[in-house]
Amino acid sequence: MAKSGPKIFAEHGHDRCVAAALDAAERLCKARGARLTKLRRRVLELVWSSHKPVGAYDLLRRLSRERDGAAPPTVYRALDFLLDQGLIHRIESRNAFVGCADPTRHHAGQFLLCADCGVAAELDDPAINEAIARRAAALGFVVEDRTIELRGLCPQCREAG
Amino acid sequence: MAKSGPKIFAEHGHDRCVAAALDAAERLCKARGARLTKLRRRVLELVWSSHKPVGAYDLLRRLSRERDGAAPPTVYRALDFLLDQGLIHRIESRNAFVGCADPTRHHAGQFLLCADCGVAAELDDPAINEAIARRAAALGFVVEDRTIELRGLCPQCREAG
DNA sequence: AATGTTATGTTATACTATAACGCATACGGT
DNA sequence: ACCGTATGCGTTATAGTATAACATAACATT
Repeated sequence: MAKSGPKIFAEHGHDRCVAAALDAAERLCKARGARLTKLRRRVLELVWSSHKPVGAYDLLRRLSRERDGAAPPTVYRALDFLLDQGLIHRIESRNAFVGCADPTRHHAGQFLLCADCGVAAELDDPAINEAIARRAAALGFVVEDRTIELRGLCPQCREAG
Repeated sequence: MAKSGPKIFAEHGHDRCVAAALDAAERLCKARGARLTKLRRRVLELVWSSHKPVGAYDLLRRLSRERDGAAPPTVYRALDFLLDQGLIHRIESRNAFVGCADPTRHHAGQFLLCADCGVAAELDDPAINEAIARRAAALGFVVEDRTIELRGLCPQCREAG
């Protein structure tokens, strides 16, 4: 999905995204012996409610409607777990979180963030990775983690706007 | 400086970095009719006190020692100005700010962030930019701004550690 | 000097994230 | 099934980051 380019920008039956993501999460956690509890599963589902990055306190507000006693640590702990498992990504420039398009392999990804509609599309472009790896290697810098966020206008919004 | 690769990792007379940065800022602002006030100049100087990104509240603490009545808006407004003028960059993954290595031309830059010593080295690698531009264009996404932050170990820390 | 504009002071508040401690629950070994 | 231990979660408090809104001051132009 990530490799063939984001289908996110186009209309799509989003229910299937959510179902697939939850399903993949179940399988991966089981295989890894990681505990995808009700709470964590629910937070993942809420993160996947759209392709727009969701803030922790947004999640908290939504969680609070269905369970009482939900507090910041409730959601941050779930998010930490999901990040550890590579099931979600953090969007630094928005202090927000978005579902990972391909959780089977841990990866940093690259994000196209539409300033208009807010959608985040995940890429993992080999050419970009390659260019970065090359440059870092030339400088003797060992890259352990990367944040690549490209803000602009998605095709739909560009045409509309 | 940015293009030839970061000399930041190596020992260097940092006073000259600061002096050069302030000097460039004076000239650029003058040429643009932008007002580099005492306060803004001082904040820029504080940001340049090292090559490590500095948080807004760090700056505030330092400012408070020399002027009273310094409050969050004091520093955030100065930072906004400096960002607008391309004199500093924001490091999203650290909620912090670092001096721009080449303020003559507005640019997003790419940052190598050492997890050990904290130094931020600025790059502007054409190959990386090219790869990104290519991919975005292929997807019909118009990139307006970018955040590229690579965390890892700088050559010095790698050898030391 | 009068006026409009831009910068700063000031107070309050919103938003984001983590520390610390105790209880509950799930899991592994017997 | 029982027990001990790991882990997850509830709860309260607090730290850290950022902005809103309005008042005053400094500056530039006339």
